[in-house]
Amino acid sequence: MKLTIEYLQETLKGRFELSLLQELVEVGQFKRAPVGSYLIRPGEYIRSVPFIIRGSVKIMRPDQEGREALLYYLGGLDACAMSLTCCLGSKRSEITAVVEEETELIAIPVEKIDDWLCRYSTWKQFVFQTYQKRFDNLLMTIDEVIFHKLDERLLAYLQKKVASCQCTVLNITHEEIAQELATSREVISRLLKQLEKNGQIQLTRNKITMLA
Amino acid sequence: MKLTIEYLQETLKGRFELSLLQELVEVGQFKRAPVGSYLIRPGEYIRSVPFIIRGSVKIMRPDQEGREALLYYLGGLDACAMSLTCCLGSKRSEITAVVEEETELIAIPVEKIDDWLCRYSTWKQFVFQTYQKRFDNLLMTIDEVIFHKLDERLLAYLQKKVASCQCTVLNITHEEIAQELATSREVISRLLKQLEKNGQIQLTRNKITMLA
DNA sequence: CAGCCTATGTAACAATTGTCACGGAAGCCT
DNA sequence: AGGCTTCCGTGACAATTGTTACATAGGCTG
Repeated sequence: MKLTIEYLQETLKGRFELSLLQELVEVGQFKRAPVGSYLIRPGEYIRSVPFIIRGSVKIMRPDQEGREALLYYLGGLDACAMSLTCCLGSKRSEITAVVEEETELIAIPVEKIDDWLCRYSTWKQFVFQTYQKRFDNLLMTIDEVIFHKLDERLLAYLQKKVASCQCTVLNITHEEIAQELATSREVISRLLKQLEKNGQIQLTRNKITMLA
Repeated sequence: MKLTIEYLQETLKGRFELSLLQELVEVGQFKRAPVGSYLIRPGEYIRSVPFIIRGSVKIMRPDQEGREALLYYLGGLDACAMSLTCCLGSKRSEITAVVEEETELIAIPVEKIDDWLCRYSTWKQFVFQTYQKRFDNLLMTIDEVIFHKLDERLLAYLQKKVASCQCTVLNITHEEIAQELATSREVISRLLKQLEKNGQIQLTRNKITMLA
C-alpha cells in the first residue's frame, strides 16, 4: 500500500507537524506484517526502524541455549528503541521482534531518524519518549523477574496479554507460555491449574479464558 | 572546585569540541561525591544529569517492600540514562544511584542536555551512546536474572565488583550482597561457602578475596 | 578483660521450581 | 472408526531457594 498524507493525519492526528508527515510519506514504507512474522532477528543489522501504527509486537530476548524470554510488547504508535540504538550505533540487534497480532507499520530509513531529530522538535520528543517508555518496560520486566514468584509473574503475563489483544480469551499453549517465562511446560501447567482452581481462569485445549 | 578548560581537555580528551567544553565549564558544576552518598533517590525530580568523570556509581531498583536490587554500575565517562529520560520527560526517578567508590562528576543542568543536542553533534552522539550502553546493561541484567541460577549470578556479581574496583579484595558483607541480589543473607553465605570450598574465593570477616 | 554489637556458619525444614515419566484427551487425516 | 500428532494433567522425585533458629566468632568500647 502507498502512504498518503490523509492516512497519516488520521492515524497520527496532531502528533507531528505537516512537513514531517510529508517527509514520512516520501521515505516511509508502509508494511502489513502477518501474525508470527519476524520484524527483527538477533544478530541482524537494522536498516529501518519500525514505527507501529496498529497491532502488537512482541520483543524477546534470546540466550545461548535457544531459550527466548519475553521482554515486553509494543503496540500502536510505539517504536522500537532497540532499533533506534542499533541504528544510531550501527550495531547488531540483540533482540527478537515477532508480530503478535496483525500489525501495520511504517518502516523509517535509518538516516532519517537522525536527520529529523534536529529539524523537527516533535520528532525529537517522540524519539526520547520512545526511549523512556522502553526503559520503563524493561524496568517493569526486571521487577517482575527479580521480586516476584512464578505464579504472580504468570498472572501478570496473562493480564498483559489480555490488555494487548483486547479480549479475554487467549489462544496459546502452555508450552509457549513456558518459553516466554523461561521455564518448563509442566510448571506452567501446574500453576495454571492452580489459577483455575482459584476460579481466576478457565482452561481448554489451546485456550485460556480469563474470568477475573 | 572550579572547572577549567584544561581539566576537561585532559579528562575528556578529544571527545567533545572546544566550544562545547567552554560551555561545560560555564554551566557544569564539578562535584566530588564520597562513598555511600546518594546521587539520585527514587521519587525525586532530577534537575541535573550527573556526568561521571571518575569513580563508580551503583544503580539500584527498589520495590515496594523496601528491597533494592542492583541493576548495574556506572564508571568513568558514563552518564546516567535514567536521568536523561527523567529530565527530558520531567518525570520522577525510578531508581537509586549510590556512590560505590569516591566519584568525581560534572552536574549538567537539564536545559543544556536538550540545548546541546542539536548544536553539538559530539554531544548528540554521546547521548545516544549513553542510551545504548544503558540498554545493554539492562539487558545483561535481565539475562542474568532470567537465565541463570543464584550461584552463577553471585559469581558474576563478584567479578563485576572486582572489575569495577580494580582490585581482588572486596570489602563487603554477605548481607549487602544478599540485598543487591534480592535474596537472603543465609543463602548468600551458603553459596559463598561453596565457592570457597571450590577454591574460587577466600572468606574473612567483611572481606572476600577472589582467587581465580 | 567483660560486655556488646555485628557478621558469619550451619542445621533443619519449608516452599518453590525443575525434571522425568507416563497416560489420557482433543483434534486432524484417511 | 482407526491412527497420528500435539497438548495437557499429574505423580514422584530432585534441585534450588527461602526461612527459622541458634551457635560462634571478630572486633570495638568502656
